[in-house]
Amino acid sequence: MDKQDFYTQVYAIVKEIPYGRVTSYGAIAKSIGMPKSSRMVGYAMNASHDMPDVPAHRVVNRNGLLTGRMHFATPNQMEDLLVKEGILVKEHQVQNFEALFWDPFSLIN
DNA sequence: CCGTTGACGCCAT
DNA sequence: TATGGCGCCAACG
Repeated sequence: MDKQDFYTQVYAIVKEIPYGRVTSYGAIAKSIGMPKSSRMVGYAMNASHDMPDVPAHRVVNRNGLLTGRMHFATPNQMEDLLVKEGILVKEHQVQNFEALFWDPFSLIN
């Protein structure tokens, strides 16, 4: 797999995350077939700021923690966007994470 | 060319 | 249960 494809596929999956749902960096990496490259998913998100149709705020870490919040325009932007979608966020962490979690694998099935 | 740096996650303790 | 260590690997200086 080309590293260019990696970015492309990451964006393709993130675009499919349903409104009001979230997923994790690791889940995305795994669905692409590179389970060890979760860090690269985060890197891809950092480079997706000028891509309006890529909802990077719906990607959190495997514990539902908003680890990427510092990279948005303001530290509260990520949290605000999630709350706006009806997701309850407390202490920078998505509440009811298990129920809101969207598995990218469901895209394949 | 090479050491450092992370929007991460698994594993050992 | 909670930390800490470490593998991961593309950017960056």
